[in-house]
Amino acid sequence: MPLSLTVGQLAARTGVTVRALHHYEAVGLLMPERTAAGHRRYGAPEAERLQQIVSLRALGLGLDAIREALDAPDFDPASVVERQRAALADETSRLGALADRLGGLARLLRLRAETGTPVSPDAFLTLTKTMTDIETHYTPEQLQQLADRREAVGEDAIRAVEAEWPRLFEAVGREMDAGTDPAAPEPQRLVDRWDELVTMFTGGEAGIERSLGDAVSANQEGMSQMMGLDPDRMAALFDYAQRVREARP
Amino acid sequence: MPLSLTVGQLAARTGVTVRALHHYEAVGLLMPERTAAGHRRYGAPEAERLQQIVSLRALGLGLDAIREALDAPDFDPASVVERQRAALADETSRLGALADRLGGLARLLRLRAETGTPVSPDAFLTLTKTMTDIETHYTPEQLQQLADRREAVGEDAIRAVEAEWPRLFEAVGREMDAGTDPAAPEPQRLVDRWDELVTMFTGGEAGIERSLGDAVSANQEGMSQMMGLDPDRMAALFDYAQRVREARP
DNA sequence: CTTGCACCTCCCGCGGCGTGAGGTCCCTAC
DNA sequence: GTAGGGACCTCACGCCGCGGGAGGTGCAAG
Repeated sequence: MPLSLTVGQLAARTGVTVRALHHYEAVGLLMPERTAAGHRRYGAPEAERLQQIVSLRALGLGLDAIREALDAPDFDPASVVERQRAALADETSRLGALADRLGGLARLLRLRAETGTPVSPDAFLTLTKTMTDIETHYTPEQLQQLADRREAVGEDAIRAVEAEWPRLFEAVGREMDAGTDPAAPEPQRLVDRWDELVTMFTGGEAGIERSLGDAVSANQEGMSQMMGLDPDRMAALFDYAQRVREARP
Repeated sequence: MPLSLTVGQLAARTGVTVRALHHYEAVGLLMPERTAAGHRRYGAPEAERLQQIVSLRALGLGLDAIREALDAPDFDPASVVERQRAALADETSRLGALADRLGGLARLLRLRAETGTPVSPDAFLTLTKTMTDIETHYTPEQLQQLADRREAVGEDAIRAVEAEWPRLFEAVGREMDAGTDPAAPEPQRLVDRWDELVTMFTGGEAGIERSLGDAVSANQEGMSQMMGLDPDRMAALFDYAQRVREARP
């Protein structure tokens, strides 16, 4: 007697659920025989076809694509694999963008928690909005450049720079509060460093630097949240820094 | 008059579709006012809430999670971000496994195409089945070790080894056909190299080597497909190689 | 005859909308 | 006043791959 399995037996043997076998039949992918009482019977050809279905599913193919492949005995394996790879690449880049956003946020949150100015839920919402705004302010090419840049300078350098920002703002703030002449050496040194950090981040691209400026001015509240400062305070700092730049020798 | 927008206006302003706004209302996420005629009216608070929704969606949160976050003004940003990162990590590893499978297949297909023995659709199905079989033959730890191993030896080395296999089989086949004594120097040299390549692949792990052996014997047809050989021919080759090993000094 | 398990056929649910179908409202132009 | 057209409205199905449950039948053993 040739191989003849019930749904349950085939399911147990292949690790596929009974429900999935029902579904494969419903979509015309794997059609068993039927007993007089209407019970499904899977013979050897069906069992083999199921193996192939499972294998192709493991490559991420949809049921439609699988049916097309199995029913067209002259399909091209290479093109099937390449299509899947292309689709996978898309997915991967989507997830990559998501990972970038989440990673950046997580870093920022940790930093703010460590420096004792944790981000409130409200501030968090402002902040995420600013992040998406920044993304829309940049062109895709610019975003790619920034990603490359971050890769180039490395994780440790980024952390170091991010840790330096608050200290730098504080130092500039002290000079501002003390009413130090913008042309004096200390403000000059601090703002030089400020611009250096910005350049380090932007890679010195003028277009990117301009977009950043746009985003900052269009979104002062979120930006100040990012930096852990009061918006007014931040505006004043930026003002003072600008005067320092104008007083450059 | 305070800000009051129709669906279409809000949609145009935020890039969200009208349908999505309908949906957000249907799931209770963003509830506009209504005019006497039943038309939706979005005020400033709704517009802001939409911004937040969009931002959180960009982090990959589901609509339920967004509602919970926005309706609980004391949620913890860090834990939200970390949950998303964890979910993302799962997704990423799933895609990574898929990428490994597809990448391996693509390499194999290219190699076989280059060496003039392209893979037929039928052989491709046998082959993918063998690939999944191999995965189930190994334990997850072993698979991880193999992945690490591949990373360690590098892409170029893998290509070189894969290109060497067919030549090696051919050389061993010639000795076998010529009826060379298994103890003779040339067969010894060739089979030593054979075992060297296997060891290079497995990293010298006995457990992994055994699992590979199991997979090969349980799946001769697919394996021979992978190597571009007739199954009988492959069996004969393995037999001869075994005799060579037993004739080692 | 009953117990009990495996099987059967619907059919809803998920997530986040897209895409109609068929009808209503509002504003402008004549 | 009215005709036109665009924006709006409410269902309601479709997608993708099943999971899960309800309510009923088939079959072999005790």
